[in-house]
Parts: sequence; structure tokens; C-alpha cells
Amino acid sequence: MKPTATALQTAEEPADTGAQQIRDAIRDAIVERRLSPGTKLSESDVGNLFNVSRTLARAALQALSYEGLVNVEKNRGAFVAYPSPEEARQIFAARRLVEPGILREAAARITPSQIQHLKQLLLEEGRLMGERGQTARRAEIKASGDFHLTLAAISGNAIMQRFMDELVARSSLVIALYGQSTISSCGHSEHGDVVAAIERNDLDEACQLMLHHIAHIEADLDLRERKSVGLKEAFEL
Amino acid sequence: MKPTATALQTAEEPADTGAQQIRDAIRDAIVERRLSPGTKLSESDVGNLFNVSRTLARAALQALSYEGLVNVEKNRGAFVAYPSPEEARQIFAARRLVEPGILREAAARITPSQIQHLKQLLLEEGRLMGERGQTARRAEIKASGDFHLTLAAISGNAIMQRFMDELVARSSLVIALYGQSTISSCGHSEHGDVVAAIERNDLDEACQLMLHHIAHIEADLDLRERKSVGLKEAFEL
DNA sequence: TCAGGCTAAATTGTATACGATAATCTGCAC
DNA sequence: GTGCAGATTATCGTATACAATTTAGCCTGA
Repeated sequence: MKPTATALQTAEEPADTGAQQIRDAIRDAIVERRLSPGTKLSESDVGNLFNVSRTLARAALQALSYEGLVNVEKNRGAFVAYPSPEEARQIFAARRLVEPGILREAAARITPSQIQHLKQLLLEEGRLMGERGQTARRAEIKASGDFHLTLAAISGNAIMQRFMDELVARSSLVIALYGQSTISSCGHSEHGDVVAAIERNDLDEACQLMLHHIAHIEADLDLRERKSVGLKEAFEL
Repeated sequence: MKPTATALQTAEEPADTGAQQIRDAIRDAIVERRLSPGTKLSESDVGNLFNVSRTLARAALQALSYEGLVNVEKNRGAFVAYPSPEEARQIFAARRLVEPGILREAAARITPSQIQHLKQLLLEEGRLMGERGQTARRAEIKASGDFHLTLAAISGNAIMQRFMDELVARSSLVIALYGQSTISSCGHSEHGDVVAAIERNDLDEACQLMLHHIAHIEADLDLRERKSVGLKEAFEL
């Protein structure tokens, strides 16, 4: 019961060594949409794929389920999450709720070099948008999410940063499921507008732009309930 | 790769059967401050305590580490989290960031019966405050957190609700570590003021009161860095 | 042909086993 | 008595084993 003097526990890795890698690999696959919602992730398969035992595979899947990227159903197994329209709405409601606040915090602490970094990100994002091919598309998806994540990082609040991690990842799933326009997940120019507003220190405008941006992404979704169309309706066209 | 028709996955339990109970039991113990920050939670001990194998004990501890209630250090074991002053600040910054938004959402959807429920909670809280004894004290701690959690539940956003769960639990740890006034963790009357403001539909005032309330809790903390006082200073009085 | 139930295969839930790492203790040299 | 090296113990990391549950297939009988 001694205090163990765990004072300087500033930023350690959260957990296991092995499971971490697997979790990250699967998460990337989900976020970049190489794994479709609903795909079954059996423990044995995951284990074989990464040459580890089911123990580690299971740990990784558990971890992903805490982030909401995977649903594990008792005695049935783990599946890439298949967010319902209601869940999708809640994810974006959460983003509208927190992102303005994060933006304000970030703007208050941002340094010139960090602004530079943000701009570099935008450049990269634009470049990828020009290219074609799946690889570029995936990189673009990641980059557009990274913009929001970078803002959270700049805000300096590790807790909000982790939360945004989760929200951005889950957003990617939602877009994969309900997105309509084949085009990018995130209006690229809108990111630039936000940075510009930050640069001229117009916080209210920046928040407004951010809210618009989120609304814009959400507007591209078709959130009508598709309740297991697998019935006859699917063939009665 | 079939869609598996996982449509109505509205609100299932996230994971295992056994580990869940253990996790909840430990979490309650932490939130009610029966377990002090820094306490070691060895996998074997936890397993023996609940009469399960290390496998389940480990899973429970991992889960708690995702919520930030437990730190698991590689090859060393799991400890009840010992939040640094910086972490404490971030936890409350996060609460200031999200709770007004949650409050607004909640106020927009609240029903008369839910208002009634909130008032009942306040009554209960007040009653506990009058009693004495550890049991009452612990129940009071839980109740005062439940106020914030109930608001999140009323907001109807499951994601924000889970996030608040985490924040409230971690707040309890922070208060256990840095709280000064022996008295309750939450100004009880302030909860009542918030409800009153909601009732007369004065949202701006309600948010203002909520922010004050959070600031009030935070003001009771002594967040000075106590860096492993274990040195001579501890004995040079 | 189709419904129903039984059996077998696959998959998850949990426990145990073994190797690896870190903490602790012991004894020897100084 | 102090300091360090080696051995010992405790604990974690990962794999494997076995039990329980679900799923799919198959056969049978109307």
C-alpha cells in the first residue's frame, strides 16, 4: 500500500507490447477502409495472420472494442463495427460538441511552427487529392483525419486527444457505410479556411467554419435506416 | 463478407461475461475511494479475490487501463491510477469543455419525468450528506457523480455518456489525491441550482452555473507538484 | 420438397503452463 | 558496516489446453 512514488508517469505506453501492434494494424485497416464494416474478425484468423496466439489476438480485439471500432458479441465473435444511423448521428453530434472547444484551446496555445506544420499537412492533403489510385485514396483519408487530430494534439489535452482519435476513427467507418459522394471524405479547402481563420486570430469565425465543415461531412451521408435489406425487397426491383 | 445484418445492435454489452463483473467491482472500489491511488493490483491477487484465473483478472485490469483508472506498466503490473497534477488539470479542462454542451443537449430533450428523476437524485444526495459514517460518505460520492452522469444520459448521446463516465470516475481519483476540504466532493446546492435553471429554461444561466460548479470543485484541489516527497524533506519537519 | 431435430465442426470462454523480466534477498569482499 | 554480485522469488507475457456455446450440415420423416 505504499504510494510507490509513481509520480513522473507522464506518458507511458498503456499496455502490452504485442497486442498493441496488432491493434494498431487492424485499426489502420479499418480507418483506411480496407476492412469493411461487418467483417468478421475471428480470433484464430487474426492470430494466424500476425503469427501470435489467440491470447494476443483476443486482447487486440478487446482493445478495439473499447474504441468502438469493433463489436464483440458474446460467444459469437468480433466484427468490424457496423454503426447504426443513430450511432452515426451521435458520433457527429459529439464532434460538433467538442471540436469547437478543442479548436479554441489549440488556437490559444498554437506556435508559429505548429501553424507551419498544419499548413504542411494541408499541402500534403492537396497533393494526395490530385493523385489517383487506391493507395493515394487511403493516404488521403488518413490525412484528412490527421488535420482534426493534429488540432487536438496542439490543444495539449491528452484526454481530448484520445477522444478525438476515437471519434475520427469511427467517423471513417460511418463514411464508409453511409457516404454518398465518391469524392473525399473531407472538404479539403475547408481545412484551409479554418487554418486561415486561426492565423488571423478570428476564433469565432474559426469555430463557425469548423462547425460548417463537420455539418458538410455529415450532409454527405445518407442516414436512412437500411434494416437488413436482405429480405425480398432486395430482389423485387 | 456478408453484411451479417447487424442492424439492430442498439445497446449490447461490449464484451466478456466474467471480466465485466470484476472490472465493475474494481471500478466501484476506485470511484468510491476504497482503493487508493497507487495501490498495486496484481493479476494473481485480483484473480484469487474473485475466484477466477489470471486470464480474466488481466482482462479486467486491461479494461480499466483503457478508462484511465488503472496504469499498467510493462512487466511490472497494474496500479490504481495516480494522476499527475497535469493530468488532473486536463481532466477538468475536458469537463469544462464538454459539460456545457451536454447540458444544452439534455435540456433540449428533457421530459418532466426526467426532471422529477433529477430532483429525486438531489434529495437522495442531500439525505446522504446529513448522515455520517463511511458507507454514507461513499454513497454520497457516488450520488454526486451520478448527477453529472444522469445529465449525460438524458442528453441521449451514448458516446458522450461513456466519455462522461470516464471523466467522472477519473475526477474521483483526482479528488482523492488532491482534494483539500474533507467535505463532499461536489457542492450539493450547486446541483440544485443547475436543475432550477434548466426548469425555467434558462440555458445560458444553467451552463454558467455548471461551469462555476466545475470550477468550484477544481478550486478545492491542491495541485502543487508533490514529486516523490519520499526524500529527506519528508522527515525534516 | 420441406420441416425438424440430431450430430459434428468451428469458435469463443476460461484455465493452466511455461518462459521472461524485474524485484528481493543472501553472502562475500572490502 | 557497507557495497556489490549472484541467486532466488515473485510477477508478468504469451502460448496452449480444455470446456462451453454456437453454427452448419445431414439425415430422417412427413
